[in-house]
Amino acid sequence: MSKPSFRALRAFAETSRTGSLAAASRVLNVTPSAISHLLRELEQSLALTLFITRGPNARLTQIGEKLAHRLVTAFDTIDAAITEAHHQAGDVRVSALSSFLTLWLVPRLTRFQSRHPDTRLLLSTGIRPVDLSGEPYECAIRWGRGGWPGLDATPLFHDRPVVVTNPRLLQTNPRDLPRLAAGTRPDDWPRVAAALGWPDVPPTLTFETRALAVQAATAGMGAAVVDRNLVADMIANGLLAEIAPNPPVHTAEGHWFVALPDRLRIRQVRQFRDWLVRETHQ
Amino acid sequence: MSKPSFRALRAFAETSRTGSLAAASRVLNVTPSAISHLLRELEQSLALTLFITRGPNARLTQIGEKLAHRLVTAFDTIDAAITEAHHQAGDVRVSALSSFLTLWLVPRLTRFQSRHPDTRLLLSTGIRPVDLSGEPYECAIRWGRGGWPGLDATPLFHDRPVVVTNPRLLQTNPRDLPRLAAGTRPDDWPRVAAALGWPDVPPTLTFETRALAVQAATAGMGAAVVDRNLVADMIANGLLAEIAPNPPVHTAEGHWFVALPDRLRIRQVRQFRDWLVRETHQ
DNA sequence: TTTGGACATGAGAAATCCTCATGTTTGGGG
DNA sequence: CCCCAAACATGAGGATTTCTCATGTCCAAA
Repeated sequence: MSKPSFRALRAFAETSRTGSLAAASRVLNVTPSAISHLLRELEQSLALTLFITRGPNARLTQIGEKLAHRLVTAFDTIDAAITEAHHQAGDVRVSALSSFLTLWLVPRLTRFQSRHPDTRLLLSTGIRPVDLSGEPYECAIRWGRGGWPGLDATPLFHDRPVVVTNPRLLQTNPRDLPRLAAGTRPDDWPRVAAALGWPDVPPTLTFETRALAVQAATAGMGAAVVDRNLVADMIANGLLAEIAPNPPVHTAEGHWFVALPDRLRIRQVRQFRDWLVRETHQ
Repeated sequence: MSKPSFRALRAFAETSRTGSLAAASRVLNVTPSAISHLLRELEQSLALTLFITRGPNARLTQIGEKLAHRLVTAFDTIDAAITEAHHQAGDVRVSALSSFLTLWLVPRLTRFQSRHPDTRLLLSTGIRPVDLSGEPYECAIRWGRGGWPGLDATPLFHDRPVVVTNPRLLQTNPRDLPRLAAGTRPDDWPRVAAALGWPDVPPTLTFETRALAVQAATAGMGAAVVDRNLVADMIANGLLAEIAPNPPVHTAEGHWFVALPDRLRIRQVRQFRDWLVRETHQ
């Protein structure tokens, strides 16, 4: 009978939209248990019966159905309002892999800003690839093979895996260098090792992301596998050295700029995409 | 850059609607400090400047203005959705003073329910009189003199203050009985004492509400002042006895049924009002 | 009947939110 | 021009709320 919490309302709306607690829990980044608690709390505080069956495959009552529908509308309005505020402010929210962000984009940011001073990039990184519809980003940098349904994708560069290390370590027999791997890319080392005819030993150290593995390599801790495009500048500056310049690894993956088609109607988003394309093609 | 919390959005919307943190804090039942924290958190997580002046009399930026407006709409939609769900369920949410609720309404509830089985009353009590517009109630029982702007008010009964106690205590000199007062009605005892020519001594015990004072009187702890209409049944049953049957107290107050005019279009609300009127007039 | 998937539940941990005490800013009266 | 009062900011710590984990229950399909 007291006022329900917004979290509970949100959980309810999402459960109705997706059709299951499990799905809603994924969207809201919590466990199904949390959703279950929230829904119970909601029924309690509204003193209304929202679900008709209480076991698996819960169905909504007529009242629940209608309420959920209106709530979904309201939450969509909120998301749209926030997105609109960012548009007004000339913001472009970008989701990208941390390796691309730290190794490639951040060093070039000042260059972008001096060219487009009225556009502000808000950069986010996360492990999981984001689903642009429903997430608070105008666009994203993705890694993969393209062909994502419903998304406008522009290729930036094709993957070119190389083995890099601190130049100091070039004397060492490359095969004996500690191997620095990224948890997100368990195939990197096996593929490269196979292509180079090196023994397939397990990595010496595993980092959370490629960016961290490269940083460790720069510090002289061993060798890392990385897309050459991301570290071209560091190699040119002598911060890193290539051990195996062109491992004959066949890869279909690459970095892409992706956005929902309707987001490309925003001038700032197109600006950013075009700038990316220009920068990646030298 | 992370997603803002709903509380923060709500605080922002309310601040914009009311024009000041202080006013918003009153609506949301928190301290101005809480609002301030929430607004800061919101600006942080949106990475947007919402306020233009940061001192007293904060003004919104253009972006903030627009965002706030849309958010207010969304929150209104949510409130409306919940209200609509209750209508569909045939619920009538009633806010009432705890004395009216416990002493008069609750004992008669089964009677209402047997007559209107498809209507469900959801009863709430609170110290502060509720502002029906914006609060989640279809109607309320208020105490006062009527004439509330924008509200449809129907008188239920006129105040008739009497002094009551446990019948066992009738032997005692009434003036010497411990006086049980209600914090919400500090004038009760002084007015009655003056009318009866009793000395005006401070109350022996003060309870949070009239209902509690009456309960204490029933338990034989002393004498309480109460509207006779509320305890007529208890007197008839011998649970309470009147000490001063008709203190010559002039009072303009009484209990009223109040509702926003548009809520009276709901059949269940009219049913409840008409039932109340019938019950109170015998 | 068994098994697996999906939800429920309770206890305790984690995160959020709120308050209190105190500091800062601003507009206006003297 | 200075000082005051009102309104907001801020930080620390505590109070709720929310979430997770471990476990239990229920249903459906094999």
